Amino acid sequence: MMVKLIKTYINPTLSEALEIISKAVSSKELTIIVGECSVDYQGRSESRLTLGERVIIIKQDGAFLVHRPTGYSPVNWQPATSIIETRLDKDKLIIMAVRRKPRETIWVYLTRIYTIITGKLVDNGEFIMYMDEHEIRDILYEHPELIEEGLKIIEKEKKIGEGYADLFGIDARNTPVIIEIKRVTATREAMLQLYNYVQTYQKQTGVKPRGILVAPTITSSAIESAYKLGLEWKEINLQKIWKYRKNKNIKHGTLFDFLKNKR
Amino acid sequence: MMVKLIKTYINPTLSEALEIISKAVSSKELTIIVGECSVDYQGRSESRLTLGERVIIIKQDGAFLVHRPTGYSPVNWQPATSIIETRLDKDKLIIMAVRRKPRETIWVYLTRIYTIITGKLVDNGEFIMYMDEHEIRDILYEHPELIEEGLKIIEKEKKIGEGYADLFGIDARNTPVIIEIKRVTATREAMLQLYNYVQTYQKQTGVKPRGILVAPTITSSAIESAYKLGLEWKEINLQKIWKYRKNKNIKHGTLFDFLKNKR
DNA sequence: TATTATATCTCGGGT
DNA sequence: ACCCGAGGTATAATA
Repeated sequence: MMVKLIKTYINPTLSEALEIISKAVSSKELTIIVGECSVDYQGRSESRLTLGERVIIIKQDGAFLVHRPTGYSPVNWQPATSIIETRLDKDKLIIMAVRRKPRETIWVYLTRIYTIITGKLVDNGEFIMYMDEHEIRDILYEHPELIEEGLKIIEKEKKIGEGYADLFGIDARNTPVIIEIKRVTATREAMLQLYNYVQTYQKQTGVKPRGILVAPTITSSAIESAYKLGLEWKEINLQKIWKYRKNKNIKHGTLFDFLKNKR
Repeated sequence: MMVKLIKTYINPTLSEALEIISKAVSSKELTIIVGECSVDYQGRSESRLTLGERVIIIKQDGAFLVHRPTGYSPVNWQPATSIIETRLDKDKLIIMAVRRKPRETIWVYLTRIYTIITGKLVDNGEFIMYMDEHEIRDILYEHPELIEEGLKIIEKEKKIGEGYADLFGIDARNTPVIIEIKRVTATREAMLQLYNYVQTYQKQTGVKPRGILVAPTITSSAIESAYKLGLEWKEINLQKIWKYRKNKNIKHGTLFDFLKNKR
């Protein structure tokens, strides 16, 4: 049986680290470095980060992350890199990571290294996300009565101009209806997005459609915008929507509780 | 002299790991775990991730990240957590991380652990970002002639309705001008944002202002929108803007080169 | 490749 | 606490 090879190096010298890291990177291993460094970035913007202790992760596809000891976001990063070069310069181990498009570069100047982990991770796990906007849209497609009695949906993802309206249908009086769905609180921005569809549709067909923004909650200024732009909105209960989902065989107890507690 | 205490544990048993992790978390140390796990998430949405090898990072403020071996984004995360609980259940080490607002929970089920790193990282480094939208706005505030000859800027971040216009001024003919700035390619969305300000301003004052979208590049459908909405746009050269910056003492050689190569 | 819209967006700033 | 907008947003889908 193959033994998993995850290697750990404690307090390596910078020249030892140079060899470890360059070897790991060239064989596309995941590399984690805990140490003290400063970081420069230049590309779409430019940044400087002075000395401090951080975690650097170089992933198997070249994704590059520099994490400070707090917070969700990396302080510097590259989503993917084509070139990763390492070299020693005096008392610093320099890692340069270059992204092709857009052309961007990170330089990490390591002054001290506490730990390095290298190894090939195998992850064939399946990731499934539930209750995203797509799923809500599909449920409302099947159950338009949740938006308005008498509403008939004709099309999902209807192309209007350059964009796509979430749902398109006709109401009880045969007026076309364009529907924009948000799974989180809808802001003025969502109302403007809907307005764009309504306006483009009218321009293209000569018929003025209704525009309905559907969301669990809507900000007051979005409602104000709706009045100004001649749009409508409908607050929906996610818990109710959730009950109409197709894959009822899947257990979602806690999400249900979560939604219940919100309402 | 205080010796830096970064601890590394190799191939711990799950019960050893339980103790290591719970101790590290309770003393607010940074914790990195490399191992095999599955992950559930429930909160604003819900997800399942089946077994695979991953890197788990618990930061000193409770930020919680589960990273797969590739890609920029964590597959599961919490920006900050108030409760982190660990326990053994049969042959699994379970880490539960709860966020208060919104109420969200992650469960990590570890089946094998290769390495754990724990320790308090000290990072007082200063992070400076150059050439963000704020800096561009400030330069254009000082040099409105870069947008249009005869333009006078009256106000930065002028509140119009519930939002804020980047710049507000009057042109050579004393017509009010609302300016929206983008540091990247401006889309239809930016044009709609500007339209909202223009419309709100007109509603509030009775005076129809000009609206100018300022960006390095503008998509064709944004230009189309401009025609429809009666707005204007001005493409600006970031390299040129860059020359007007105040802190010229700072070296920015490569960004300059970057911008030069783009134009 | 460019464009569009979503995201468990995160984060900071303002009211 | 809500709201608003930027972000080196990243990412997926689509023309």
